[in-house]
Amino acid sequence: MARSGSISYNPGVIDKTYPPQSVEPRWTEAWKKAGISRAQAVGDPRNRFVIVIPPPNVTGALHIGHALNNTLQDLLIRWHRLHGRETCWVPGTDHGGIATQNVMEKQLKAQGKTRHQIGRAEFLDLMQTWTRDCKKTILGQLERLGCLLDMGREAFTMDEVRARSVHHAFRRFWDEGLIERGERMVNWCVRCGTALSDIEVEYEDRKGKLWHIRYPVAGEPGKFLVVATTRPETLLGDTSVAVNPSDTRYGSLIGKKLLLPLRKGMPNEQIPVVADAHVDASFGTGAVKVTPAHDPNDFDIWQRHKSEMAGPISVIAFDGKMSPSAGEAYAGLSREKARDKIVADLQAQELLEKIDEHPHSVGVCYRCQQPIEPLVSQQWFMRMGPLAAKALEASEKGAFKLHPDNWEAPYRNWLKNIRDWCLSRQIWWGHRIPVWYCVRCHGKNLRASMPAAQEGAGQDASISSWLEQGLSLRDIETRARQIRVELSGSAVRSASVRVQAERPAKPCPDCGASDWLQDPDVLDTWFSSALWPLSVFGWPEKTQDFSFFYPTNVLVTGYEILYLWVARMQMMGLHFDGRAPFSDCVINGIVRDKRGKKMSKSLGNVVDPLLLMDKHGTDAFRFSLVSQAHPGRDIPYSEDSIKGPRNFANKVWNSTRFVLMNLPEKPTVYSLKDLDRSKLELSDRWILSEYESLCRRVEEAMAEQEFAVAADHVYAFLWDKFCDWYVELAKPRLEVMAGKEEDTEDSRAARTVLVGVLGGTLKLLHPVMPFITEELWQSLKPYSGETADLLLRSGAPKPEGFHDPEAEARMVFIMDAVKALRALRSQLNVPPGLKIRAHHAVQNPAEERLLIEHSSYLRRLARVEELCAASGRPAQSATAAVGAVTFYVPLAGVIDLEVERKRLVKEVDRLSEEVRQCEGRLSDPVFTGRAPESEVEKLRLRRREAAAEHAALTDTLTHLEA
RNA sequence: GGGCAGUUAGCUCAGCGGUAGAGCACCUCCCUUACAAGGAGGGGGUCGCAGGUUCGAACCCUGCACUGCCCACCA
Repeated sequence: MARSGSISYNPGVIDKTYPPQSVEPRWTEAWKKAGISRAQAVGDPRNRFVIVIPPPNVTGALHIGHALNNTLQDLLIRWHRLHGRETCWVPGTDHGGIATQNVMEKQLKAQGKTRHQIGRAEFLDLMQTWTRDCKKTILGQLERLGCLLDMGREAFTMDEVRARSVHHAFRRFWDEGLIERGERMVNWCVRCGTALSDIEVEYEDRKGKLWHIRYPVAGEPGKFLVVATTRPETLLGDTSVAVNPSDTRYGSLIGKKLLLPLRKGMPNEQIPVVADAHVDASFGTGAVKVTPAHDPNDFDIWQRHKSEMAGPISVIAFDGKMSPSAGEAYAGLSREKARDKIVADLQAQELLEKIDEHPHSVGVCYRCQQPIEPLVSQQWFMRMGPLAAKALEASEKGAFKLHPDNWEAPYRNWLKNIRDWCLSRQIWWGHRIPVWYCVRCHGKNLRASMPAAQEGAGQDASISSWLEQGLSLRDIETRARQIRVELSGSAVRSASVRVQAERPAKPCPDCGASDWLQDPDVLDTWFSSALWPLSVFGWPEKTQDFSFFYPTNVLVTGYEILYLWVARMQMMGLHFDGRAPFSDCVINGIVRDKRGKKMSKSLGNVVDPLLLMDKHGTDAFRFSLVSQAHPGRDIPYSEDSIKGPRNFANKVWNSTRFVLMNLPEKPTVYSLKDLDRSKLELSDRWILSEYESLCRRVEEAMAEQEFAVAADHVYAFLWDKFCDWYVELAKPRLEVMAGKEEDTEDSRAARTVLVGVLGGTLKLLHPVMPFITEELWQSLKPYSGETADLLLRSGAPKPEGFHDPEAEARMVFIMDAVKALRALRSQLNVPPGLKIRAHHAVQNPAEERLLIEHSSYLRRLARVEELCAASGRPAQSATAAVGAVTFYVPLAGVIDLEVERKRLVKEVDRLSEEVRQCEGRLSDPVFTGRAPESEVEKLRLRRREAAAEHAALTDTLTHLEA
């Protein structure tokens, strides 16, 4: 094969097997050089096709799920570019918030360090370096996959342009009153040390227990109220026990006080019994301990009964250990140890009535899988209702569609029940919240909390005291572990709090000081992701890119981030721009391992896509993914599934090799456009007809996002029709050309069809297998008459006027005859080299003519030496029947009559069953009366053919036995 | 608790109202001048279970059973 990348080509030296390793890098290079992936923001915007990549987190190398996701996008991009559209696929990566920070923390831990030890500034430096390397790896992998990403438009969720988008959005939401700060119950990940939004909590069913604990009634010794709980460690923070108001068992206790166990001599020693309709009397004992600081439901109960009970008492701290409020006996213990101790202590006091097994779902962090602790804390929140309403409207009026559409209902349902979004994260890696506090006004409320376990001394240090010690703000920020900002109510909107990206230049309007400290929290990584389709084009700047490429067309992603990401992009896009950021979302499934398990590093079942590409070629790998990519369905992936596609690549390679070997050395154009249709024979007309319907079917499948179906159509056409039949029938027409320069009319027709159909099929296959198809299409160029420099610039195949049902029907007849004769040969063990004679007995003159006209086909495909009309049954012959045609094949000396007899008996049995079935249905007047005539006619034909075959074979069988 | 998928050949999955299909695996034969990563032939399925609609059901409807996923304030 030509290694230079030029199109000069010597048909004689093409490799016998497809060598992906030498082909792929050349085209990666050529595509890059030609700028095929570069999009111009000019022209008719209706003729553009735009995708923004779901930016992979910079957490490491890409996995097979990314390979699937990006292959599908590349497939779409290539398909639309082939159709002449201005395609733009924006590449990029996501800083990845907690996930990425965790990766770095793990690396530090391996060196025996923590991020707190090295400080915020140094930590962020490390993150930047890591990110740079990671981006390079990721983009390199995508290029290796063949992805036509517009690299000039690469974006990162935390680069300068995207930061401007984030700040602008935050400010707009703030001005619109959608963003607020407040103290609420949030999901706290103790391990990651941060709050999470509701949808970042995953629920796992875990084995648990239900502890039944006796709460003594105050002043009535010996009397208890028994509550059932799954979390005894929160008992010390109970501020009431709730029962259902209509629960007759407890009516008399409502309003009375209980003695909170293990709380003797401490604040909140006595707690009231309150009545709340939300309590399910049938669960447990019907009495619920209420811990407003550590359970969202209990928090709500407190909200409803503020006058009757004490507020939240936080007994579990942000580090997951019991706080001083839990009392000396428990403070400092981990949640787990505290539980054990509390249960033991209750037991010792005979306050534990019983323990039941109780499986229940536990919320865990989606990044580290550790149980979530519901805690009350000050966080930034965003009101989502107004945005969700717009997204819902867009969905309902069809401005935004999900594929497959069974995701529509859950999507809308989620929007309808949207909750406020907790935006702030107590980590370092992310967009710093663009809010500044005047230190003089708020210093006492800006506290650097030192988790006891890390620092030894568990005292909080206020920023103002550090300032008094002469520490600079920068030092303070570096030194602080977690600065907690405790502001409430109107203070948040006072002049001493500025919402802006840069440090305020002017002094505080309230006090005149100029010491501003930025909010230490960062934004949820999904906040910048939500702006992605806007920010990649420079929004809010009115860039040329934005006006031309926004809104985009399709988003391809997995259902696991439908709410986390897709819905939020819709909401943001609709809110800021009024248009849906993309009109369609194609949902790909999750790639699992062969047993259907999710791939994960800890399970050790991850498959490295690069390894597969190295081993079997990128095209085969892509095909194996696409062929299993039915919308929304998960893919159990095993390396075995790449073998078929690998073989297919080789088949494609060799079919082109065959065609090239049979073309003249001198470049000569064989174009379907110049085809003289009067010179076509049956096989030509048949394959052209099939080719036209292939193109149509692939177009349809692509329009329906049925990529696997499209790939399957090309596969089946190329292999089962083009190679198995058409090429075989073209061989004799080309063999006669050996050594001759000038074409005959017939060889010209054959070569034209071969070059035209193969060339077009390569184009259809290109989006799935870009490398091999480019290589082969280029090698055909001296003959195809194509002038474009690259396949993608050559236009989609549009065969017209080849549809020919008659040719298809005739060809099917010939193929059936060939198959019958082949089966006969094989089953009678006729040596493959042995040519046979076939005598045919035909009732229908048209069929006879067809056979005679195409006897060369039978000769070639069934290795029939001579085909002649039968005059009776030759002795020592085998019989094959195809509809109304019977073949007798004399096989004196070769045939084993016993084998033939058995073969015929089997066939006859099959046919009589067939005839019986047909007749059964045809004799049913209800069927013939009600079924459509076409169906009845089909069945009659079936019966006729089966009966004819049956008669022919039975006849032979009787003679054989006689 | 609510919802959505899936259940078809040994394996992975198409088909979704008119004779049960593909790939891989298996058996037989063949290195026939494109391809042994190939060719020809073959075996293998009461289409999860039970009802119903229909002339006709793998396909539509209703239950049920498993499996997976999503949602939900099940102490």
